[in-house]
Parts: sequence; C-alpha cells; structure tokens
Amino acid sequence: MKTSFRPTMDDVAAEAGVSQMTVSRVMRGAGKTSPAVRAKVEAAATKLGYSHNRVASALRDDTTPLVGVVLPTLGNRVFAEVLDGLNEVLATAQLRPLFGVTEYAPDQEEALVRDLLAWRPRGIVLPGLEHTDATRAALTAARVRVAEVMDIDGPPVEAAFGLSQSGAGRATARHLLEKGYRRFAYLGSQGGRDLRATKRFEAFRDTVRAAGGQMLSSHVSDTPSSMIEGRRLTAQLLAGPTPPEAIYFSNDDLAAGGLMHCMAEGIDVPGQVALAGFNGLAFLESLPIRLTTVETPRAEMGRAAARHLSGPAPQGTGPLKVDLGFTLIPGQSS
Amino acid sequence: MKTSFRPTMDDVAAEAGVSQMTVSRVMRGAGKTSPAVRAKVEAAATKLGYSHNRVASALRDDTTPLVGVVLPTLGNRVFAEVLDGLNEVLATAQLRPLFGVTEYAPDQEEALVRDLLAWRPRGIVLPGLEHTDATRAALTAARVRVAEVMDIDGPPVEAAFGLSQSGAGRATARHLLEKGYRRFAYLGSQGGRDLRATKRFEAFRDTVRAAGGQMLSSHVSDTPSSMIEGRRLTAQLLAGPTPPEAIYFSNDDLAAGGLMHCMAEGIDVPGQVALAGFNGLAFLESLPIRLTTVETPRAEMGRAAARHLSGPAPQGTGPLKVDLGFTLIPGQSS
DNA sequence: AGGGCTCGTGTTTACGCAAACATGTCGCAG
DNA sequence: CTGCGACATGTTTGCGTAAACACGAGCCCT
Repeated sequence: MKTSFRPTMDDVAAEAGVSQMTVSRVMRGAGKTSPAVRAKVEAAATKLGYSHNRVASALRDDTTPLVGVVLPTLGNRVFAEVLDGLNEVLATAQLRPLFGVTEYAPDQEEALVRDLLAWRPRGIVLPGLEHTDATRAALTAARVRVAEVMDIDGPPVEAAFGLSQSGAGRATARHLLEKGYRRFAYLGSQGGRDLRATKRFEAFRDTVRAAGGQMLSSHVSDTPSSMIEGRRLTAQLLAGPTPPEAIYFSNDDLAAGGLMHCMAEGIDVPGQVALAGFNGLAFLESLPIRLTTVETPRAEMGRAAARHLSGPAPQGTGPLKVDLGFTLIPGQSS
Repeated sequence: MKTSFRPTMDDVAAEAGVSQMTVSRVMRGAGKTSPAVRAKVEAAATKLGYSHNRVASALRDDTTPLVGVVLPTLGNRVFAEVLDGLNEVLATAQLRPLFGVTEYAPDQEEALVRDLLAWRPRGIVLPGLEHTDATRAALTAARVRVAEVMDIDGPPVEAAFGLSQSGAGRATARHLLEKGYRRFAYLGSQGGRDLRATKRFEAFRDTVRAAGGQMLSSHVSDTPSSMIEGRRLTAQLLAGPTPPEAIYFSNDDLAAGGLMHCMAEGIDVPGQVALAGFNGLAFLESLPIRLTTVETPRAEMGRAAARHLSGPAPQGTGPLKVDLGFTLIPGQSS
C-alpha cells in the first residue's frame, strides 16, 4: 500500500463486493441500483474515506460543471456584488465559479480566457462587450456558453445582461441640465481602461453639448478608483482656473470622495458645485448629503447571466440582449 | 471529422510532423526541445486553434493548480477583500481560486469542502477554526494544503492567518471602560452563526464584567448584517426599558446603521450613547462622525494564506499560527 | 578510435471515471 | 410450465495528457 493512498471506485467496489460501474452509479444516483447494493456501496465508501474524483469524471465527459468568471477587479465592490448574484444562482444549478481578474487589461483578459477555457467549463462570464479578436475567436472555437454582463451597448458574443451605459450617461446629463447647470467637468479613474465608464462619459459630454452646455474639463487619473482618489481629484479640479458648476464622476466612490472634500473645505453642495456619481452603492445612505447617482442592478446582472448559463442552450436565434435597466436617483448633491 | 471538432495534442503533432510527447513538451516549456521543432509545433497549434486540456493534465498529475476557497458569504465586503488579497497572490503563483459560500452553516461547509476536494486542489482556504469532525477528517485524508483565515483563537488544521477575535473584543471593552462607560449592550446579526463575532462578544462581556461594568442586554438578530438592520436594532434597543451608555456592535455595518438612527432621532453620540463597531471598513471615512472600531488586516489575511499555499509544504513542525494583529481606532463615537 | 556522455525525440503506459453494450435474474402472463 | 421482458449489475473501452524509459545522433575525452 502506497503511503497516503487515495481510494478509487475500484477500491470501493472491491470493499463492497460489486463492480466499479455500480459504485459509479451509486455515487451519481444515476440509473438503477437496488437499495441493498446502494447501502453496501455507501458503507464501503465511508469506510475507505472515498472522495469522488471530478477530474477523471470531467475528462470522461469532456466538460466540467464549472463556469469561468472574468472580472475587471475585486477592488471594486460592484464586481463583488455581481459575483455574489452569479454564485447564488450557479450554486442552485450545481455549477461552481472559477474566476480571475483582468485589472482592465485586454491582453490579460485574453490570457485569462484562454486559461479558463483550458478547464473545459460549461460556460464563461465576461465583463462588457469589448474583447480582443483572439478572445472572441477562442470563445467561439470552444463549445462554451458565453454571458457578457454590465453593458448592452454593442453586439454580444452570445448573450448580454446589463444596462445601457451611454443611456446612463445621458440620463445623468439631462438631470443636471434640467437642474440648470451648464458648465461641467468629468472626473474618472483607471486611466480610461474602464470602457463602460468611457461610454458614460462620452454620452454625458455629447448630451451636454447638444443642449448648449460646456464640458470645461475632464480628467481621468491612472489609479484605481477610491474615495481618497475622488477627494484628491476634486481638490485639484476646484483649485484650478475654471471650476465647474457640476462634476460628473465615473462612479460613486470618486463622487463620495468629492463630497468629502467639499465638506472639509466648507464648499456648499450643490450651491457652489453639484456632484453626481454612478452605481447607487449602499454606503451612499451613510453620507450626510444624499448623492445624485444612477442605481444599477448589480446582483441581478449576475443572476441573469447565471440563469442563462444554467438553462438550455440557445436556439441559434442570434445574440441575446437583456436590458436590466437603471434608475436615476436624484439626490441632494445636485 | 466530427462536428465541432476539438484538436488534441495528437492533432497538433500530426500537423507539425512530430510526436504527441514533443507537443506536450513544447506546450509546457518543459524539458528539451530544439527551437526549430518548437516553432513548428507552435505554428501547428495556432493553426488548429489548439487549447491545452487541463482536465486531462490534472488527471495524469493527480493534482490541479486550483485552490478551494470557502467563504461564509459574499454579501459582506470583508470577505470580498480577503478574496481579493488571496487572488492577488495566487495569480502570481499560477493558482486559481475555486470558491463557494457557506452562509455560515457548518453542514454547508462540510458539503462544500467535500465538493472542492473532489477537484483535487493544491490547497484549500477556510474561514475560522471551527469545523465539523467530518470536515477535518476530509481535509486530513486529502493530500491538500490547508489555510484557515480570520481567527487564531484555537488549534488550526495546518496553518491559521488572522487575529485574536477575543483580543479584539477585550480591546474594545477596555477602551470603552477607560472612557468611563459602565452600562453596555451588544447587537449582532447572523443569528449567532458567525462564531468569530460570538468570540468577540464573549470576550467583551467578560472584560466588562470583570471591571465591574454591566451587560444590560445583548440581541442577535437572525438576518444578514447590513446598515439597515443595524439601524432597526438600535431603534428597538434605545426604545426599550434599559437603554445602555454604550453599544458594541458585531461589525461596522450594524454600527453605522446605529449611528444613522441616532442622527435621525437627534440622539447625541457619544453624549447619550456611545457606539463601537468592528473591521475598520473604508466607508467609515464617509460618516459625519468617525466610528470607534477595530481595524483588521483583511487583504493581508488573504495574501498570507495564499503565500502559505503557494510555498513549499510545511516541515511537519505542527500547526502554524500567524497573528496579523488588529488596531483599535478610537473614533468620535465613544 | 572507441567509450561514454548529453541532448533531442519517440514509445508505452496509466491516471479514474462513465457511456455503451452485454449478461444475468426474476416475475408474470398465457 | 414456458417465454419474454423489465430491471439490476457487469465488462469493455477510451477520454487527453505526461512520467518513465528507450533510442539514436553527435560530441568530447582519453
């Protein structure tokens, strides 16, 4: 006997006095097994401490009950919430998420997708609709279900579950224009690698201009987004030569940081400057002034994607787009 | 040719005019291959759209470059941060997290561990030190590295990376006692299933009593923790017959909710009631009053666990405990 | 010049499981 | 009492990969 021997179905079969195939059937609850045999096999498995080997099973089946999950980052609560919703539904379908993060780099996404596909997953979840050609090629070559989340402004590989990012940018612009603001600035982070933030910004800018407003400036820092960074960027902007009437931030973290700066400096919000964010994160409730923002269905995007991947294969009806919507939340900051 | 044919190493080998083994060697960059052959093989692989099959590879090797990750929940930012730190280090070691959540149920943890072990992972990460006997048995039977995170108050299976939960409870109690408070209440959530929160509470209570203080009440709701729930619990408590001088919350979310209640009702903090939380979450910065809390090294616990699992196997020197510490942050709420 | 290297490549084999097919057994209808 | 079918269990086979070993070609050292 080897040191640290690990029992296989053959060992369990020998112990129970049945064939390996019968053990397989009992383990999976598949096919026909008599109660007597089932009991014997279960006792033998317990006695030997047998652990089913999903790797062998997966090789035999040429597929795994895994779903590859690609996220831009875990540093942003948004994606943790998407993952949570995703996992919630995957768990009920006996699927397990296998994930990796790209830090918003397309080439990292490409490498990650390649690696995830090597596991022969049942499906794969990607953020957004923009991918390299090689990524798309790999996805279509593999027989794998694909769900794209967050964005629906573009052609999905197979199915997209999200919201119109440019729609959100437009809605925010319209709200601020209605409130009478005309001179705007935009503050973002991630060095423009967050393509959805860029879509929001461009729609915002175009809407402002179409209405006769002005984009005085836009500054996108290179760092990950955080409250601290939002505070820094806001301080810098307001100390500049052309302070805006309203600031559109690429997300709530930056916006909340902006609000912190204003409160610390005694700058009246929205009197001297209005602020708007994006996402509708729960912590906004704890701010002394309610931030204007756009609420997004984060967990629901994950759930919808998981439902798609758990369900039956699509009927060649072409790419599917599911608009899960967003809600403009007018706050006290505008 | 089958519909939707998936090339194997044999196909690549035929295309390149070499043996399957040579393809394997080129793919893994293992052993000796001449540059000429390498180029031929790589060209053939690209041409055919070959994707390495990690499942077959894992069966052959009887191990996978995967790490099973067990988390109580993803609904709490704390665990997303641990996962982030974990993933950060695992990624550099070419390991991939495969995770599942238990919702704080020991039997779900048991089932989850069994399932994760079926993937023959390199290692496994668990929250806390309390597990069922069957879970411990399964872990030791499997040849798998084990890292437990969050807590160090107890015997680890192999290695624990965390902080003393009871130490944190004691430190908070001492701080409040020094400030002169004597009549306390405790508010928690998760129906007592969060064993680490329970450890903090018990240490807090014992410290208070040993110093001649009183625990007027303790209430643990059954719901997941959230700001809303903290607000509700606090409202209920303060409306009761014996309002305390200070409230110890099981975490920052509840504590922040408590603060919201007090602000909304015009209750002076800490004049009428002091508040203290746990975790030191970033969003506390955005509260108008800095909450007293205990800062925990969440990402670092994940990183340390990942480093342990990536490193060489332990030298039979017995269980390892790594105290990553905590920091009491005295705020304006006490 | 011959022996023993090293280096690059090929051949054989086993990893553990489950589909497909084969076989055996029992009960019941005619 | 015979025959046939339903059901339970067994046998064979192959999934794609990588370790172990085999082998041949060239090289250096004596």
